[in-house]
Amino acid sequence: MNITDDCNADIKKLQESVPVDEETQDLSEFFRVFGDPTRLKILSILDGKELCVHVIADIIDMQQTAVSHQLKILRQSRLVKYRKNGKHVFYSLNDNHIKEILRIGLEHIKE
Amino acid sequence: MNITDDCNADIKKLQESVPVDEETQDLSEFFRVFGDPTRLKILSILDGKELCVHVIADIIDMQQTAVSHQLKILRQSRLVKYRKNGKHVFYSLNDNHIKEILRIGLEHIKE
DNA sequence: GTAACATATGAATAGATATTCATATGATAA
DNA sequence: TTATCATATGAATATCTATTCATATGTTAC
Repeated sequence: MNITDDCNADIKKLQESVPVDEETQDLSEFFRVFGDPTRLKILSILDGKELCVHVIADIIDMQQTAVSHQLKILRQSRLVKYRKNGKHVFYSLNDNHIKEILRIGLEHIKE
Repeated sequence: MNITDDCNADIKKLQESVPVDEETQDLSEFFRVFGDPTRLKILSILDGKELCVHVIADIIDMQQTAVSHQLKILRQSRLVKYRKNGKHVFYSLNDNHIKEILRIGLEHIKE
């Protein structure tokens, strides 16, 4: 830890370590996906399972359209994948990091 | 992976594995803090350093009030801590998980 | 004391977002 | 073909949020 106790910081030099806008933009969009209770529920129940839309809606007790909208966001951020079979569309997790991220988040809020 | 290819799921049983509202609410609030580019920049430059407010504002080129508002949110979610010294308030990271969370996020978006 | 500096905060505002409603698309069954 | 089921999507709306402006609080220097 760099304790200076003054404010004579070398601004120019420190600015070099600021991530570029594109990176913070992309990263914030990624975390925002986890920033909604409905999406967290969907991700949570898809853990180790493949479920179709109306079942997901029934489980978390939400309207089908609301779930579809959220699944679209989860698809676009590549957190879930889907497979069509007849009338049904089966969704499942598409990212190995999901469980780890949720675990770390839970650790923090339980501290 | 539980591939059923039908939708005859036991809704009642699956509902038991849905996290309670309080948990998804708290967890989503936690992740939402990471869902803003300005806060990500602040967390990023505080890595290994202790900086006062106006220096943070200079580094990321934002107004002091905007930074103060965001620091308040970071404080409330216990991601940063602060230490007052005279006129200055020095902020630093307060959570060991922060770097890990940012790293996982970056891994995902770079894939 | 007063001026200058550092930080915090309330109100206002513009932009983002989650849900609902209505409806479209696509598949199966009759 | 027609009805029904499963899913997706656009528009509308209510809520939330990030920034700015104005200003308050608190500290140091003079």
